[in-house]
Amino acid sequence: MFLEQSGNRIGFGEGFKSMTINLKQLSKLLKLSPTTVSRALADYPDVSAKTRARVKQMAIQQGYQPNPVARRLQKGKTETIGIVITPEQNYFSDTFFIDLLSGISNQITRAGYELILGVASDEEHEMQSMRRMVEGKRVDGMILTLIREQDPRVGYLLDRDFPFVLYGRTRETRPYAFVDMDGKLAFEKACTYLAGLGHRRIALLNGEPGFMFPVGCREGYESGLFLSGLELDPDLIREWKHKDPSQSSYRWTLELFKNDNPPTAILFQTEAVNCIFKGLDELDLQPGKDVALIGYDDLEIARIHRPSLSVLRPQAREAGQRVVNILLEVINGEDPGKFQEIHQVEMVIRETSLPPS
Amino acid sequence: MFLEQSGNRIGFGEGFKSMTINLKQLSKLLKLSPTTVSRALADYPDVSAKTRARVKQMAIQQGYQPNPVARRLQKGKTETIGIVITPEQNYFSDTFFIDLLSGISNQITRAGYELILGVASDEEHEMQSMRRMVEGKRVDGMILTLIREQDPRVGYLLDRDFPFVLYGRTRETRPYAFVDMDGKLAFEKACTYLAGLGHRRIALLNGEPGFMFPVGCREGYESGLFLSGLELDPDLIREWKHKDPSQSSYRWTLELFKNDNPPTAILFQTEAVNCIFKGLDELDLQPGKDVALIGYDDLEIARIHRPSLSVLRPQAREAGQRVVNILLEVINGEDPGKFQEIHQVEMVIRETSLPPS
DNA sequence: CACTTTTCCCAAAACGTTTTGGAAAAAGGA
DNA sequence: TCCTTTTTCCAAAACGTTTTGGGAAAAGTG
Repeated sequence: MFLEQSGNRIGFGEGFKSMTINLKQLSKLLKLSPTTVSRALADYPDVSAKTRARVKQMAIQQGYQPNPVARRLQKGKTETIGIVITPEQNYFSDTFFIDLLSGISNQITRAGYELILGVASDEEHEMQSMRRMVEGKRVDGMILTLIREQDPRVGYLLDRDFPFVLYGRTRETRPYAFVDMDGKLAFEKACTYLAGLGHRRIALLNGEPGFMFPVGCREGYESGLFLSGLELDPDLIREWKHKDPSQSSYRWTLELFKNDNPPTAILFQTEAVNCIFKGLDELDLQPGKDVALIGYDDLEIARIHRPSLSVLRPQAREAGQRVVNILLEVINGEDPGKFQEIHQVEMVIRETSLPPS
Repeated sequence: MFLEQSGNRIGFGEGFKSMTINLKQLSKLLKLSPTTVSRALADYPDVSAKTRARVKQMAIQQGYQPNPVARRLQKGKTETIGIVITPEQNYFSDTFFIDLLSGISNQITRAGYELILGVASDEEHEMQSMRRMVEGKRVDGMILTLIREQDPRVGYLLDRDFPFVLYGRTRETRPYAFVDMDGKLAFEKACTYLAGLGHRRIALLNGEPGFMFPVGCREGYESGLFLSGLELDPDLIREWKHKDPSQSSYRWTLELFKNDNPPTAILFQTEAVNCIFKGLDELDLQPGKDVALIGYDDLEIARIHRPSLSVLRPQAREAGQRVVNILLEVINGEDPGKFQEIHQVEMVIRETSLPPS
């Protein structure tokens, strides 16, 4: 009778699979009811300190872990949150997204939740993957990234009152929860910094139109120019396509300098740095020396390149953690409108932000 | 009585949350038992064609989807498979891993399963994250990537007879399931190809020691040299650190050409291409012209660079799909030893694999 | 001591499926 | 017609938890 429940955690080599013990077996072992054992483990006050200790000790000794599936059914929660990524958008181009994901994952684990991942090839499959999670009752909440100006995902989730948090923002009047980086202030700071160094012709190689983030970048850029008493020259602003960097940032760089009055500094997203370097190289311009550069995102290439790249550094990991904490509150019934966070972006001055020569 | 079950899918704006109907309600609507409805939907032969059709139609009309949590509890399966990634290893450096993940995710979805993701900062947390999934009964199987020569994860899973599939291989005598790329043959082909062009000094910038993949690369390189009647020169072989590309590939490149008898061609992992380009640039050597280059992995940079980079192209997406299909079979009780696949790697000749000048 | 309150425990129900083990009805066979 | 077989359905059990709603024993109160 004892033997059948031994669940020996010391002896290796056999009986490993049978190591899983459930609540009923554990309670039998303790000569208590499953109710009491469950409540003891959950620290309910209506179980005496003595038996609570006894239960916990035995649970550890037997390696008992409540079956999450059973708990989820009873609690009516999936204890799971979902995220859908799209490879088309150069999502994983570098450490930024994995940092975000790392923050998200760790916080989710800490809460005892699970993160399920969908990979969608395009916008349509992205929506489809999300609907499967939401309508299939597979998640309690969604995390959205890479937000577009008009983002159907947000309307969809708001319509059915389903918990979600954006990393980013969109154009939507109804209140919703988000964690966003202050791209506007970041670009404004970078712009005024360069102007302070004496730069008068500052170019902006902005992100892909349609997404929300470049909107803020542009606002910050314009306000930075204004604060520095510089004129806005539309010729110095370009937009590049995520999907096709060779056709965009590289050529745009070349074009920028065909200008009669070329820029002495460029603001851009670090992701495009290789293409910009390549363009500059072809023009026999030295990055940092002939043209000041500040990128958004502190990717590895920014640190290892010589000269090293000055950057705007969003704290992706911290943002990811906040996203999860907020989502858990929203799932818990809190008003999403209360959670609208804008995180500041640090500026890291390295070797490519010198005064104009 | 009809009204309370209306679950209107046409009218928007209200009642969206209550759209979820369960088996009992559906069966009541149909004036059938839950048993029959369940079996009708599962195409059991003991329900008449007529009622089966009626049930299915009503299920669609009402938007019924069985609650996955309840099904999992009853079936004793989590319908979930796990994967743990580590940001430390430049995992997401480019499209390769997302391709693999895409293949994995799509196939998992097709099977009605879920993919849960762990992000671990180091080897210890990687193991911890996996144990949580396995011992916490959160998954039915594991997918392992970035396999080390001695990989404790494999022993752990074999010890408890837990289903898993490797993307890659390890040194382990017990049989296990894997899908691996034939890095050996790939490097052999690349090597003989270069030798066929007339190259006599071919260098290998190999991946980080400790991992299994570089072992095959080196074997293929050596066998390629042998088949081409070339001598192995240890001075032409370098190993680089994943975590610290600036300290490795870049410097190694410089060092390689300090040699009295420098190489005219380099084999390497495409991930390191930026550092190699940088080294060559510093040495005033033109990639493709002065030095032939063939990289492993067809990353975006390989395609967009001018001159474009010749590469060895593993079909990551297809491999990911195979990994899942195999894992599902193993979960289903099939013998893992039956599933040991080695996939061939395509060679894509572009502009950096010319004869020596 | 008799009564109330507190402490500690538990049986039963519930979560939403699928599976088991029939049973009633219909069809077929003599 | 009577018996057997097939067809079609269903009630009850099971999966492993947590929660509900007590209830018995112990402790406190007058």
